[in-house]
Amino acid sequence: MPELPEVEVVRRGLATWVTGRTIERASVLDPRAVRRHGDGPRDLELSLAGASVLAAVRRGKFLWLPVRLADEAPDVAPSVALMAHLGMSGQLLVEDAEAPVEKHARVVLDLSARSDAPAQLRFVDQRLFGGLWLSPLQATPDALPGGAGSSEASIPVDGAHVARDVLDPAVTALGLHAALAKKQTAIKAAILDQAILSGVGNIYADEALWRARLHYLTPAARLSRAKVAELLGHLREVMRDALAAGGTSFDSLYVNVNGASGYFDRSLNAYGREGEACAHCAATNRPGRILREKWGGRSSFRCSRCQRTPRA
DNA sequence: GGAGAGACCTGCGAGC
DNA sequence: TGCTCGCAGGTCTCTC
Repeated sequence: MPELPEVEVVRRGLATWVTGRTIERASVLDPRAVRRHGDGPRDLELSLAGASVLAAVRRGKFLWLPVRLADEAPDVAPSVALMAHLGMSGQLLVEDAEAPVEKHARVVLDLSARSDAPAQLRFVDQRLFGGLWLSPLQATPDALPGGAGSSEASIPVDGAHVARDVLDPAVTALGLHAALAKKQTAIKAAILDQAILSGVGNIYADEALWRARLHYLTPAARLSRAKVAELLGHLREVMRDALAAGGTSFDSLYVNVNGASGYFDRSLNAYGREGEACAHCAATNRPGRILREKWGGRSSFRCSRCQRTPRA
């Protein structure tokens, strides 16, 4: 499932293979994949025809390509971005036009010719939780740092609600502690809230909480500043480890733009390890086991011993 | 306004 | 063999 590391891997692929090219034709194969584009699939196709891709930008799990539309002058700032969210099963694949079209291909963009690069960008999404749409760009003082993929001084309207992501150096333990102190909710719900901290999904939330030895139901507001700093450190650590491994893949649903899977799932200590001995306390006299519990409509994995249920 | 629940969506595996 | 049901989970919408 694409979380921050997986989306960043895709962004890097798009920066390499798509930035600087022109979208010669856009074909929406399934209107449900562009339902967030308020003016409909035909408008999206017409708008993208002749547009030039200027960059590939990411914030949290949101990805966007600032584009210069065909009728915009080359010396003015672009007015819109092509937004992309991979949802649970979305893929952005750069492929040859002759390659067989995937069963779940939803949108196909024909790109201007480049001798060293395939001719199409395809949005493939089995479960249709993701999508593509156009969103106006707006100038913002909250500009993205270079590490997030761009030094753009503007972000799309539809990306404005997304908080800075875990790897953004502007996110501090002090600021996160202040934000969590206002929340009357469990720590896992808080770190999954993209308006507080973006990029964290179910898998990496469980991993970071396991590393921090925190139960997912621990009240967010109860954490000390030091514990928040420790948790933030673990979140960043697990994200960077996953990024170095090319992301996490449990099946074929997550691949990079070239169709290759990551292999960080082999390094997970909590998520998907139900019944296994906890790596933290395996060497002790009373080793804990990884439990799987339903919470908030999701599966949560924790150690029975070092992630004890918080006192009421 | 904040928090939680439910809907959306499809492929797969388990159970009958 | 074929059918039904539950599960996976990010985001949005609705309700309390």
